[in-house]
Amino acid sequence: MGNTRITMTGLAKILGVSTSTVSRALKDHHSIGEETREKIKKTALKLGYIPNSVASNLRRRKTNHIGVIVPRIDRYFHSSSISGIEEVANEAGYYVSIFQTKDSYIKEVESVGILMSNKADGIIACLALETSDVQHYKQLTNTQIPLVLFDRVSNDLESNKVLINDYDAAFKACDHLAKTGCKKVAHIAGNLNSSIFKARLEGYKAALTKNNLTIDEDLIFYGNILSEEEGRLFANELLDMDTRPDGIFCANDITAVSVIQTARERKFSVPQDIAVVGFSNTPVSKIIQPSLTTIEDHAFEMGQASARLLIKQIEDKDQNIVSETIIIRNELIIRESTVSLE
Amino acid sequence: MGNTRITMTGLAKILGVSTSTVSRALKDHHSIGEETREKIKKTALKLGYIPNSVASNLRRRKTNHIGVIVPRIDRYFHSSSISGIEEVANEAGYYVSIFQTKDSYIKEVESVGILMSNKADGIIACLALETSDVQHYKQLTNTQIPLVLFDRVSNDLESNKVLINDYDAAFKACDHLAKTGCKKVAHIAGNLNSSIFKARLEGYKAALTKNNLTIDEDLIFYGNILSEEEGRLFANELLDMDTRPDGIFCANDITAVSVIQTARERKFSVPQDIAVVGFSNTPVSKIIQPSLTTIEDHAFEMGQASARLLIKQIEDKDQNIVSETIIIRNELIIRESTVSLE
DNA sequence: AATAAATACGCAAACGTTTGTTTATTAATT
DNA sequence: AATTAATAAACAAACGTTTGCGTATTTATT
Repeated sequence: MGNTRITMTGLAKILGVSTSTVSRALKDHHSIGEETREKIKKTALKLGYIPNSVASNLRRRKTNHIGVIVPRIDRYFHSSSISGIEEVANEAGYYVSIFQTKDSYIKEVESVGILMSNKADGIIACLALETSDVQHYKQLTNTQIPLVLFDRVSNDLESNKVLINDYDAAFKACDHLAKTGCKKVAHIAGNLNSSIFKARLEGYKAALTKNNLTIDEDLIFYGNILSEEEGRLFANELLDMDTRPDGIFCANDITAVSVIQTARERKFSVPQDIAVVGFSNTPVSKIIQPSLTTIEDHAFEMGQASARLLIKQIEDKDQNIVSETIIIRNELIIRESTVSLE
Repeated sequence: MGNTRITMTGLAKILGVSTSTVSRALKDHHSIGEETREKIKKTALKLGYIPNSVASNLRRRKTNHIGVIVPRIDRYFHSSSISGIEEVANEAGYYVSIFQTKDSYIKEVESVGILMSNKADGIIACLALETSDVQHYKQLTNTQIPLVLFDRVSNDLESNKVLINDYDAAFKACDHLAKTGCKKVAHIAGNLNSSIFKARLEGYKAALTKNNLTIDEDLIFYGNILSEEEGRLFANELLDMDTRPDGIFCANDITAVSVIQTARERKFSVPQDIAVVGFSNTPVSKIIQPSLTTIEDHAFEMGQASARLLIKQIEDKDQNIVSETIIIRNELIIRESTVSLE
């Protein structure tokens, strides 16, 4: 029936008041008398008035909209962090839109463009693997749109950042391998274009050095998207080596799980023949047998912290703070893939 | 520097043309001459003009925005379907915003409200467990906002629907258990307020009946959110029974995995002592030992189909179709948790 | 050479709010 | 009783586009 919705102006006409009065009444502005205010609210309700945020956003120059850009939302790390972002954002009266880049630079650039056009109040992003030029994010600075980079950040960008100390985490992981007796520790590295994988590689090297183990380039496998297939591929290469490594630190859980599975299929035992450490503490790491020693990186909390930081920047009146970097804690979770149970 | 962005009107002033000419030139309207069009485009680029979609949306009465409402985005089924939605939507020029209800009715109502205010062009939703009254979705019909319900739908709502045949899937699962020799088949059911869990329960019952097995109410465990904890709880109850069941159909993978783990810890063997079937084919189902027999429900494809259906309805000029229901295929994936390997 | 058609652009209203400034009315102050 | 202050509401501009319609100029038609 009521094909076209009622607007403030419509309400005003019906009630014989001005549009501004309706507007103010609905948001309890003090300058509207008790009686008119109630009358306006009542008929607004009765006629099913729905505020038009698009119009309001245009006028207020604020959308209460936060854009989130992540590589792939069906990876546990990202869906968890989005969950954290969403929770904090909603609490503060913002809604969240999602863009996945699938690690493509061009999709990332497009996403930023859409968010700028749509006047997002702020953006939270985790860089695509392909991304090395960050010019598209620099535009945001001119446009006054606050930006928080999380997890995969860029050094070329003076933006807010939320991350863990990947170097430390990797160091802990590899130190643990050495401590449990590994003499020949391999590493499946991620795309080194990305800050986190570079740091994890450095942490790996530092831990080896500290434990007087030699860094052997042949033991470092340079991956890209760190998929199951990549893990399987590297695992086979590794298991075929003349002098097999007795430990491996994988830059994510997915490849770590692949390694365990491949080893198992080929009748090697984990951790006796080879100890395995992953990264991120995804659900599978608890389930796989042997359960996977890994780094808990608190994705959900990273999301929460990112959202809180962004919203603070959005709402900060006096823009004294140019940028802020928050480091989230991380822990090594020791499970069966590195220490044998008796 | 350029503290405030350049607008179409600004461009028009600079170039000595009218705003309408700028607007038309930028979208290659035929009525603008080659020369002026190029000139306008060039300076727009030079001055870093960014279109204001908010203004455009207001004027066009279209936002190119699709709202998605799901229980929890960090559950694999949902993140996968969102991924499918996002892919199709982006392809068609829409962006996607996400709301998670955490299965709360009130959060669902709020989300719909926000999306209505924000003039989303359409909504894709998977009902919260708590939801039984769907009045908030009925509003959408009046408002002309197309709606697609996926997976968890409602019979009280004549809306577009994308789902699998949960009854059939459950039937297949339980029929398989019977065929492999189970005589006493239990079921962990989900919240029966939800269409899918009701259908899965019915499918379970039908399969038992067909195989001349008695339906024993004591063997049906009524869960709610089907978390790991719930699974563990039911698993213990079940394993403590005097005459233990020899098979169980779980309404999701999470509880199925819990059952397998609990059984394993208590030194029961799967599938010899008890066979287990899950639902959704989440990543863990392949990883756990024994690997889990489960139903592949094609979450990603459900998302894609939902988005395609929604966009069709949004863009359909002649609104002949009131609503459409799409059934997505499903398969039983047989793994080690129901058939022992020799 | 007069008329019709095509081309290229401007005018101005509209989308639905928000908000600074006025105005009218009533109450409080000297 | 005159002035000031407080209260309540209206006016009107603005946010940045889009779009129907009108107009001036050029080209094609009889």
